[in-house]
Amino acid sequence: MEALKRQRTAPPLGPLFAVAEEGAAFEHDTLDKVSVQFPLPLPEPFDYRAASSLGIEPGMHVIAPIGTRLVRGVVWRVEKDHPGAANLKAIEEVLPGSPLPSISRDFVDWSAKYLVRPAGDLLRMVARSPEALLPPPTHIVLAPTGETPPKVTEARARVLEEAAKEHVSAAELARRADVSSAVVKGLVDCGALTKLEISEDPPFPAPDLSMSGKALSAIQTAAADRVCAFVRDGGFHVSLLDGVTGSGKTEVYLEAAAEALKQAPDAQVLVLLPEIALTQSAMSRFEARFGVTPVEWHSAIPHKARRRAWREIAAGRARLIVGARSALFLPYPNLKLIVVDEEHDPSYKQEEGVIYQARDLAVARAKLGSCAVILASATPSLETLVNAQAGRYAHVELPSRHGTAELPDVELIDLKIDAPEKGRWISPKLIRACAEAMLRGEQSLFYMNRRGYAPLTLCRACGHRMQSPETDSWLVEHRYSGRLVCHLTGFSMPKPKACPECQTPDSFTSIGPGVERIEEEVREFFPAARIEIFSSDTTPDGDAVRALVKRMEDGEIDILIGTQIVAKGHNFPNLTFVGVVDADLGLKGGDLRAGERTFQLVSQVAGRAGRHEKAGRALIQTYAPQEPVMQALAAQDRDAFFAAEIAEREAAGMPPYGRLAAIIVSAPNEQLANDASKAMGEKAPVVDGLDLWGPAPAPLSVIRGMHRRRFLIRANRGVDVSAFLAAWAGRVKLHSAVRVQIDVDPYSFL
DNA sequence: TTGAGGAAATTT
DNA sequence: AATTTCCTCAAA
Repeated sequence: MEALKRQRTAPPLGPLFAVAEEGAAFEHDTLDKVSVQFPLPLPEPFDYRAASSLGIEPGMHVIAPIGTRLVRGVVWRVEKDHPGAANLKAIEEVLPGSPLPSISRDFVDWSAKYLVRPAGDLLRMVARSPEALLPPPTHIVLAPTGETPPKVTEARARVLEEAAKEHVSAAELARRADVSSAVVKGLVDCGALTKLEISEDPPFPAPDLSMSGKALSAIQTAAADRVCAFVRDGGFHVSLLDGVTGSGKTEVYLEAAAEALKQAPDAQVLVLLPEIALTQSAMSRFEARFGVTPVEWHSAIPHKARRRAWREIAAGRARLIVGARSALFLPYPNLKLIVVDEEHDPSYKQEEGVIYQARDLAVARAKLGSCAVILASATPSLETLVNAQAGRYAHVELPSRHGTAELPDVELIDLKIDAPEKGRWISPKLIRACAEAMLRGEQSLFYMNRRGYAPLTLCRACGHRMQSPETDSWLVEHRYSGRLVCHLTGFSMPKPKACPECQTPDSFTSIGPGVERIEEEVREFFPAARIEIFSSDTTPDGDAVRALVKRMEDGEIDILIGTQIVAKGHNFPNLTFVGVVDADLGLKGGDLRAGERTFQLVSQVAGRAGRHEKAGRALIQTYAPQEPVMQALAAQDRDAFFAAEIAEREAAGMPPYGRLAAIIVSAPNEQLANDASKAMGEKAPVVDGLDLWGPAPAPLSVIRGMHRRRFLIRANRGVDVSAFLAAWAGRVKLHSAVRVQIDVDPYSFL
C-alpha cells in the first residue's frame, strides 16, 4: 500500500539508481547519516540513513521522503557509520549527474546567513534546472555514409546535398530538400544515409585560446598585463577596472578571461552583465575573441537551453559563461574569474524574492572559491571606489584615448543670482531650456528629490514648525492625501485647521518645494504640455512604474517631474534636458545615494552631447555653487565628487563606513500592515552601535495588493547586522498573512 | 455531532 | 513548498 502511494507521488524522473535495501547489498554493511538540504524554505538540512556501500558523498543529488511525498535534495553532509542512523528514514534514490560543487554549497550556506534567509531558498536559486540531472534526451538524425545509392535521381541528389550540410531529422531533411519522406526513407534503406542518435544537450564548443584579440593600445596592454597577472597569481583578488566609455574595458577583461581559461583545461570564467546589456551585439564581442558564442544565462533563456547550460556548467565543460545576476548561482566546479561589467548598475540589486546585490555576492563567492574578480565601470559605485582607495581592491585605470574628455554641457545655476520669482522654485533659465527642448519635440525632466508638496509647514503667527512627535524631523505636506507625513518614522496626521501652539486658524504656510509643488509650477509655465509626476506616491506599485516608463518611452509625456526613482536604470532616448531643482542635498535628506544618483543622472543625460545621439543638457540649481560637490558635479569631475561624498558618508557612519539593512513588513490590508509593523517595532532588540528607524511606508507602499511598511537599520562597522536581524525576526510571532522580508544593504530609500 | 473551510503546524 | 492537523463556525 505504502509503496503504491509513493509510486504515484514520485516525480517522473526516468532511469535511476535504485537504492538496495540495507543488508541486501553487503552482509556487513554499515549505515551512514546523510544530511540533505532541500530547495524548500526549511531552516536546516534533514537527516536520513543510507547504506555505506552506496558511497553517498556531499554534493550528490538524492530523492528523500518528507512526510508522504518524495522530494529532490542535495547531500550536505555525510557521517559514515553513524550509530543513530537506524532510526532515520531512508534515502529513496540517488540521482545521476554531476554533484553540486562544494564551493556552491558553501556559497549557499554563506549567503543564506548573510541575507538572513533559509538555506533552502538559496539552494532553490542554484538548482534552477531540475531536468539537468537526468540523462540528456536524444533524437535521431541522418548522416550520409558516403555510399552512393544504386539509382541517383534528382530528388535523391538534393537530399544527399542537404544531408552533407547538417545532420538533421528525417522530416527536416525532407523539408529542406523539398521531397517526400519516402525519398529519404529510401536512401536510409539502401544504406546511403545512416541513423545517428545525438544528445539534445551536446557540450558547448570550447573557446579557442589560440586566437588573439584586437590589437591593444599601449595603455590597454598595460592594464591587461596587470589583470592577467592577478589571474595568473591565483587565489582571491579583486580589481576595479576603471575607464570611460570607449576606453576599451571589454578588450582588457577579455584578455583576463583568456588568461583564466588557460589556467586549467576545466577552468571557468563568468561575465556578469546588467540584464539589459545582454544583447546579441554583446555576445558577438565575445565570439570575436574566442571563436565561439559563450554560454548564455538569464531569466528569458528557454527551458531546453537552460537545462543544457546547467548540465554543462556543473560538469565543468562549459568554460565561458555570460549572464545576468542570477548566473552567479550556477554550479561552477572550477570558476577562476568573475567579471562584473558596469558594476555600478542598480539592476545588480535583486529587489524581489531573495533580495541580494549580485556585485557584492560575486566578491563573496570569489572569496569562497579563491578566484579573481574584475569590477568594470566607467562610473564606479562609491563603495567600490572606497575599497580601491583603501587598497582592498587593485585600481586599474584606463584613461581616455583622447586625453582629457570634452566637458559635458552641465551648468550650475546660482539661485542667489538667477533667482526664481518670489514663491517659485524654478529659475527662468531652466524654464527656457525646457521650452527649447519642447520646441525640438524632445522630453525634459525636472529632478526634485523630495516627495510631497512642501517639506516644512510653519505657523505665520507664532513661527511654530510642524514636527514629527517621535523624532524632531519636519512633517512633509502631501497635497495628494491632504496629510502631514514624517518620511523617517512614517508618522502622519491630517493637516490641522489651526496652529496647535497658538491656536490661530489657517495660519500655516508651506515652506520649500517637493515634487507636487514643482509640478504645479511647471504646469503654470506649460499649460498645454503633458506633465507627469514620477515618485513613489504617484506610482505605488511596480505596474504603475512600468506603465509610466512606457508612456515616457512612447513619447506620451513631455515633461516628467521625478524623485530619485527616475534615476534607477531607466534610459529615455528622447530625454535631452534635465533640470535639477534642488541639488543642495546631502545625507540629511535621508537618502544615502541621492548625490551619487544626481551625479549619474546628470552624467547620463550630459553624456549624449557630442555623440551621434541627440545633444543633452543639464542645469543644476544650487545656493552653494562654490561647494566642492557642486563644482565637481558641474565639471563632471568624478574624483572630486566622490572625495566630497566619501567625507560626508564617513561623518554620518553610512556605508561603506557603516552598514544598512531594511525590514519590510507586508500585509494584505493597511490596518494589518500598521499593526504588525508596530508589534514588530516593540520587539526590536537594543544593540550598541545600531540605530533603528521606522516603521514607515516602504518605497513602493503597495505591491500586488500587499501594503508595505519598512524599518531602516544603521549599524557601525563590526556589528553583526545579519545576526541582529535573525534574532529580531526570531522573536516575533505575527499573523500568518503578514510577510517579513529582510533587505541587507538596501538601495532604494524614499 | 459533523463537516466544510481556513489557519497553523509539520516535515528528518 | 506541500501536506496534515487543528480549530471554528454553522447546520442539523
